[in-house]
Amino acid sequence: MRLDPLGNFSRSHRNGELRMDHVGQSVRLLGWCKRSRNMGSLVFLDLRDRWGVVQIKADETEIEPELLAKLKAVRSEFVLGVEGTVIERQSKNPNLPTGDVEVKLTDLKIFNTANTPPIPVDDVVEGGANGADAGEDLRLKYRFLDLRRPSLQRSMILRSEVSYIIRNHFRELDFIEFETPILTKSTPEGARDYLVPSRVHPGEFFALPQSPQLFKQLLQVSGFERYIQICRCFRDEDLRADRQPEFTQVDVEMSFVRETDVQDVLEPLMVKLSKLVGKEAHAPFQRLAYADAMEWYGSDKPDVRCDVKIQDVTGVFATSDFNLFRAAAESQGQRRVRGLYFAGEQAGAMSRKQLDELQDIAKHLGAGGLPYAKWGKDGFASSFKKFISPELDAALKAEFHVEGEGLAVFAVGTEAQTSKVLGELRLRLARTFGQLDESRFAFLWVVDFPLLEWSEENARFVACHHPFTSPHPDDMEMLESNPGACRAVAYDLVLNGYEIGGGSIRIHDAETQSRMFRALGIGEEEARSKFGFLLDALAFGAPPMGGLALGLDRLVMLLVGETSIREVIAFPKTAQARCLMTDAPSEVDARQLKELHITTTAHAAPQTYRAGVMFFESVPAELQAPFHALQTLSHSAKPHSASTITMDGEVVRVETSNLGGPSFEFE
RNA sequence: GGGGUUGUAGCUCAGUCGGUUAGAGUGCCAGCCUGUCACGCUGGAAGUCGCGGGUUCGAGCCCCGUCAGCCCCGCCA
Repeated sequence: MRLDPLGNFSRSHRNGELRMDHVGQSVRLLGWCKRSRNMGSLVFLDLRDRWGVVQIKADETEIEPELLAKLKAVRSEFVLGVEGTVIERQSKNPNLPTGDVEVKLTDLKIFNTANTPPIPVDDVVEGGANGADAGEDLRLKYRFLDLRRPSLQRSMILRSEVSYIIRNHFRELDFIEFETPILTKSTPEGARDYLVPSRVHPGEFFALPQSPQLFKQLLQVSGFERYIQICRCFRDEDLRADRQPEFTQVDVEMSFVRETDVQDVLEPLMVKLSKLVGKEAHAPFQRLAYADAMEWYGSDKPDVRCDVKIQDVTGVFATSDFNLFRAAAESQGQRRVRGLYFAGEQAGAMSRKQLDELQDIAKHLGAGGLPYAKWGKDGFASSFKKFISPELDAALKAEFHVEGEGLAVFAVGTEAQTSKVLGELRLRLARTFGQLDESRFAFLWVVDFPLLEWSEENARFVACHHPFTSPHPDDMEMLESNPGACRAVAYDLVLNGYEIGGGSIRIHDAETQSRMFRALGIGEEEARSKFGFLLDALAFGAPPMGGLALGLDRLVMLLVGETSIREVIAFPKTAQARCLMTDAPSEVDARQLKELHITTTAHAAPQTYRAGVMFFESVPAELQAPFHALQTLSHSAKPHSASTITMDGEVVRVETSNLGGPSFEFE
């Protein structure tokens, strides 16, 4: 098809803004053909741009045949320039903002054609094609088309608006916007880094920032006092619906502040952003200690739109015949029995099947089963009914304030185990029973996080927040004596069960920072090489400081009412951290690798190691995987020797001298 | 790293107990149609049943493997 050049064609109006006021005006419009309806000698075409849709009309009695033919040749998603006159419609469409008018075509430019879209470019109402229902892999592959859909356009525009509001908010409060490095230094704590090899420094790597944490602190040392950055952060960890390998953080840092000073700056911002989407939020936000959050909600990011709390009922079973629960009562606090009680007919009417499904979920979360007690229309039912004496029944009713119908579910185990199970079930049941007010925005601060937690994997304490978080002033002594019990001046901002931000007051003196590194098992030397610049900075007059980082993607996701941050990121990656549109990551030329002094083992054939010598009859316990043993041994093997090894239950003789023994393939 | 789930026409899906030529809606193409707006009517084209192997007289369906999307656990200072 012959395309028209853009020439000096320009729009006089946006499609979505045409109203009765415009009737009689001659207009020039731009956009894409959303759909056309051809009635033979009468043709309608919906023209879409960023601002809306307007109907174009051509009538054979009013138009030259060539122009009508040209219009009839237009297909979906063709790019058009339309010249015409705004007229009042004969039959109006109340579903369309521009539905009272239409544009009588006087000239048409076809700037470009379009293939039939592989996914619907519409989010249509009832029944019709709906781009949002297309497979997400296709939506991501053709993201440029997906983004043409009005709903995604709205989300992207709202995201932009949120960014403006954030920048204005902080600017009004005298914050200064910075850009910190993207190519920076790998840090030992925290998530896995994305690495960037250095061409000019063979064998050395930059890391992409997991957050600009240290830079924003250093800018406080420089005396800027109020820092803001909307910055990209990178973490090479496995993904979730609310986690992407690169995400955007609203990064804030302030000097001479206490925890509440930071929170006071954020709360009005949250109120403004809520208002943007028609939600009401009221500052100051609720504050909840971490310990209470775990105790009542089983989560450090509780959704407080539901009032139901987890209750400890260990004591109730202290004298019962139900061994599982009584044993917990006798465990001196090691194990506990905790429960959730939901009142209402719906709760009392949970079927056996529904409870079984719930049990599966509980098991998936590490529970042995799901003991329950149900007060329903048909009377009392329980998975441990035979152990429930009239006294126990009364005690349970008193504990849960049972009046009428309701359902109690229980978990037994350690605090962490029961929190996990009941925390999740609380949300599911609240949703099932309609006891979670989805229309609300419930902000809260979770405060007094622990400073450190024991890591089994590393056999040492690791920072709950990060290693620069100030210990709670009241707990400072415990840093050495009882690190696990030491609280931090760290706080999370939670909205509807999502952690949308987190921050802390920082350590601002070198001595405390050194104590913190010691508590983390980071030696003097390592601290020097990894964080020397920070320790230097702290020694040159660092002010007391603190801040916070907001997860912008999650925040926008909640503002637009989505459940995946991919819906508010223009070009997101899949759960496997791949971009289906560009097909990144991908292999690179050998030449590029060579220049970077990199070799990859990814596609190397499995190497065959000939392990010659066995010093012993059996493999030591720590080397039980044979290839580990062989790998180790092959390094220290004598040139000529032989021994036997048990492999898959078979005793094999292995000789180095002739390499006649079996060989093992491992990568 | 582990668990779950999905993969059939461009798209969304159905496909019975393993049995003849794999269907529907929508989209697409063609024709007709002067008030449509999810236009309507008529007709048509359209399939590597994700990929590879196996069982079977016979596989979209059963088995093994593998790839990809999604969800979750671990992980994410």
